[in-house]
Amino acid sequence: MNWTDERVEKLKRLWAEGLSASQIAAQLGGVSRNAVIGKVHRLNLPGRAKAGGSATSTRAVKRPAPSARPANYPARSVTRTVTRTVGATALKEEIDIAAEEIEFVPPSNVVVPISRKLALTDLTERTCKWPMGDPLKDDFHFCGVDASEASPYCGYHARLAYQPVADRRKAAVRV
DNA sequence: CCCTGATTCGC
DNA sequence: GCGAATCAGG
Repeated sequence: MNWTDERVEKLKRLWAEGLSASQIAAQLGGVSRNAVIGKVHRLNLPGRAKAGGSATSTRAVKRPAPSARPANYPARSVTRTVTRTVGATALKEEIDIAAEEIEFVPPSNVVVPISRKLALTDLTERTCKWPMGDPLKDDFHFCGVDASEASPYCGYHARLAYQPVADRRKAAVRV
C-alpha cells in the first residue's frame, strides 16, 4: 500500500487526535504500526511527549460545547472515561467489530430509525456522536449517522437532545 | 505478555 | 521513502 495524499491526511488527522500508531494502522489498513510511526517521523510530525504512552488507551469522549450541551445528554456516557480493549492488534479489532455487527440485536432501538454502529475511533466531525449502550460494555458504540456541520448529532438525535423535556416526554429515551 | 513510541538500517 | 526489526519503556 502506498501513501496517497488521502492516506497521509488521514494519518495526520488521527495522529493529531491522539490515536495510537496501531489504531491508526488499523484504520488505514494495509500498513503496520511501524509503518505509521515511520511515516510520522518522516513527515516531521510532533511525536508523543513521552514514549510508551499508557497500556490501556483511555480517552475521554469529547463533548460538543458546554453551552450546546443538552440538558438530557446522557452524562454517564460522556463523563466517564471509556476504557475499551481496542488497543489490541489490528486483526483482533477487525474480528471484534465483525462479530459485533453480526450478533448485535437491537435491544431498544425500536424508536431509533437507523444507526451506524461506530466505535469511538470511527467518529468524525460529521458523524452523529450520540452514544448508545453502556460505555463499559463491549457493544458500546455511537450512532454515527451523518450529521450536519452545525450539530454534533444526526437529525433524529438532535431533536431528542435539544427538545424541551416536556416535548420529548413521549419518546422513549433509552440509549 | 500485553501494549506504547523511537530508532536504525537494508531495501 | 519505506517499514521490519529492534530498542526502551509502562
